[in-house]
Amino acid sequence: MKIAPLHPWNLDYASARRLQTDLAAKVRQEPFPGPVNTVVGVDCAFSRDKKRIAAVVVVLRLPDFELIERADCVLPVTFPYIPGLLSYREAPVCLAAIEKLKTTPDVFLIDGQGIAHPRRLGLASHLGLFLGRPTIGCAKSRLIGDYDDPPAARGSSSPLKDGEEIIGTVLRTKTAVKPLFISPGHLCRLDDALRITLACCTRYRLPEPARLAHHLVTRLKAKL
DNA sequence: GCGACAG
DNA sequence: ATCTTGTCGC
Repeated sequence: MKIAPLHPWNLDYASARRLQTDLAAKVRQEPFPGPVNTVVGVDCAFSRDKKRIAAVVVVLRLPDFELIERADCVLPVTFPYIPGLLSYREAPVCLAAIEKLKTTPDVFLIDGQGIAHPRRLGLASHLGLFLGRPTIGCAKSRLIGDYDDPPAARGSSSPLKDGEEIIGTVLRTKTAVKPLFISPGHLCRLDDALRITLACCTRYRLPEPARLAHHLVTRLKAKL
């Protein structure tokens, strides 16, 4: 799919933060245009010497989770890991891999935060602006926000709040297992994000697209 | 100064 | 993210 380059990625930290604040104003939370037939999973891994980063993207069809298409890309690492600036480290490879897809998926499940971010522009939201397609942030841990531990049953949840503002949901995707932190990326609302994420979780903590992408990128990493 | 901190 | 053995539990 075609991706219009919104801006360069090689910025200094101060510029990177300012850009996030500017871009966050463009993020929109809207109800889904139509049905969700295809869901994407993306995951990254690093070479052993930590000099290269790899990304794998998979497109699964619902409701049977059949693999429709996959693509990958490997690039040199150009930005350090800094909490709050993850996009500048991982977005470039993700976009390069996604750009190789022939199909245009209905929604993207991203391993990271959506608007549950200090400046409301986590990796999922940032990627969403480049893709112009709905994205959902599915993080395995918290970046910001306060919450109460949700009940142990699968499907239980509790709001993730930054002061009085609800920025996401802490969702139990598997009974008695550590929850996931869900937040809207772009062109998606929290209720739809929850519904779609849960629909992709079968018997494991992570959504199927994310699990498959993680499995494949780990296999790719071994060959670097 | 101290603690927190997506992947 | 990455390193890394055994171990507890369904």
